[in-house]
Amino acid sequence: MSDDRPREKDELKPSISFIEQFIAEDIKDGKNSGRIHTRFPPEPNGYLHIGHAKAICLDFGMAQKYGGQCNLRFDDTNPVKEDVEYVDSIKEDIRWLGFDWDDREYYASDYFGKLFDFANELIKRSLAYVDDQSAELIATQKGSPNQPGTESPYRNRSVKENLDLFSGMKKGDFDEGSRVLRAKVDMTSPNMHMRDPIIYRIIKSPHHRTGDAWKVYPMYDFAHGQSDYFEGITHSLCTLEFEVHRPLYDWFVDQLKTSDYRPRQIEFNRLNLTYTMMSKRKLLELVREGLVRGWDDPRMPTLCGLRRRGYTPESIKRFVDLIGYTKVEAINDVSLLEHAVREDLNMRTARVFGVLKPLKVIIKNYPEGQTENVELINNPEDESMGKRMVPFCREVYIEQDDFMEVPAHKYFRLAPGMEVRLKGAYIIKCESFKKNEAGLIEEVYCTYEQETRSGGNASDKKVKGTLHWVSAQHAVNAEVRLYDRLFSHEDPAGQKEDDYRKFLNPDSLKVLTGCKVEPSLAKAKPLDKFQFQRLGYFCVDYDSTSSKLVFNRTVSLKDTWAKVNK
RNA sequence: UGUCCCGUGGUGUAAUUGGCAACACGUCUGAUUCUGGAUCAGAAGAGUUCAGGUUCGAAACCUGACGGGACAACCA
Repeated sequence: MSDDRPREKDELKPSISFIEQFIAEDIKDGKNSGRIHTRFPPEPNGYLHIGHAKAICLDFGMAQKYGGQCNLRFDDTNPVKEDVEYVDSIKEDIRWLGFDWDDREYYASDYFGKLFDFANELIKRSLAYVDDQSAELIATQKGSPNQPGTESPYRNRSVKENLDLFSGMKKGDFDEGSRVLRAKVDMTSPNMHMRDPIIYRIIKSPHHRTGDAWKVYPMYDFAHGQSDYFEGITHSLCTLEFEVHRPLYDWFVDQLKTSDYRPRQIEFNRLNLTYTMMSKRKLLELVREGLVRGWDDPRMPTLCGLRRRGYTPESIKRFVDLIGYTKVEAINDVSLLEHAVREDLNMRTARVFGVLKPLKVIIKNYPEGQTENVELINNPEDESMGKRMVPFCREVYIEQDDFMEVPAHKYFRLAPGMEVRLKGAYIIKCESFKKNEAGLIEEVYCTYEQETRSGGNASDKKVKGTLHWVSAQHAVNAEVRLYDRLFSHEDPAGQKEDDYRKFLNPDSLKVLTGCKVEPSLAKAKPLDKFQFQRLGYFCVDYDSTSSKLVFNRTVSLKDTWAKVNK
């Protein structure tokens, strides 16, 4: 049979990830009655970053797409690292991204009782034992990836003794580190995780939810798969480093399962971004050491940091969509992320006038004391965003960069004798200028032609340049923060480098005070986003101690103007 | 000197599961004079890590190299 389907290469068929293929196959095979149930399982020991967004989009996205559900489950099995502050921020950030877990908010700590019972069950089946040895000794006996391990002398304790000791551990009869509960698997396994893994340890710090109720806490491997099982999870999606844990995950589930149902762990690649460090531990250090202003510092890759910088949930989801899920350890270019925000912000933001480094222009032949309003379009790509009136008068501010005493080659902005259009208003001509003692341009004197007003009789007169401007009399003062990347080094996320401080970018934050913005911005609210004409995207900050307006620049500006001068 | 995972333009992903290697980002040209990080038009850039094998046909399957990564926390 010949293939007579039309060959339409350009027909974009959205490809699906290998994970989705697995899920689709499982449904087709009728596994778990065709049910799809995922979970997003953060440990509440830090704020969510964009790497988590990748997992969130997958976990919630797959459930959505296949008519299933996604649980939120806090993996809170280590009380010394965890805190309610993190629980709250995590919930807020997931909601901000636009996902909802309804009432399915769970905690691994919800299952401490069940897990404890299961551990006792394993003891009774001679599949777990209490080991009295030190951590060092246990580690030594584990051997190395090349060398098989040796069995603990406590491996064959009686069931009764194990039961008693474990019960004593639970009650707090023993010191931290004095004993652990281990699963009896295989000390000679080539997989280190199968060499009698520790499943319970004694911790006497209070837990953020269960308080002092417990003195023993399950390890990740003993909690995760079981929690999945308890919740009826069908697909447990996690990152690549858990690949070697899967046999153990399956081993515990095998001990637990009583029917055909079983959760399946599938691993995908973690998100790495160029110029970005994503390690939660190191981000915590940055916060603790005061190297950033907090978890929501706009230079941070945290979701709250990106939000404060002006990123939208849509742009983040779009980015995640673009990079895909594979098993390749990829390093994604931040420029793709930046592309995603620009694409989104370009559609949704109003263009406004703001001047970062003001230079006063006095239009000598414009009547003193006169004010008029000129009409400007908010977004040329979206008429529905309407128009606004901007006041114009005799004195305006333009960008310092938009005036040159001696114009460079191909410089089409303002210079002595040159004409430019003030966007939406008039064409002006530079007649002269004034310098201060330091030799810096202080004021520029121009004349305007009344008929060249936008929409007027001579408004089609051609000039080489068009400038943004702000009425000196009406301008609102603002502070602008130019954020660059926190890290200047391209090391894959700086993740391997312990001394990440040496990669910190000293220019990651520049504060510009004395900026002038158009009056309509006076009532802008925190997190409002704008496109400053010719300057890029900005987001209103919420952290100003004074009442002044603060704008964060969302995306670092490409140096487009440098081109003109070279 | 182990086990497992992975190698496709600069980067990230595709390739109807064996049939002319495609898309996006980035880069570079040009256009666009109310200028825009927008938009439009175009270009360069991989023969799929390498070597064998199977096949009419391999990025895909097999074998072996080479390269990268994960695993020896009482972290998750």
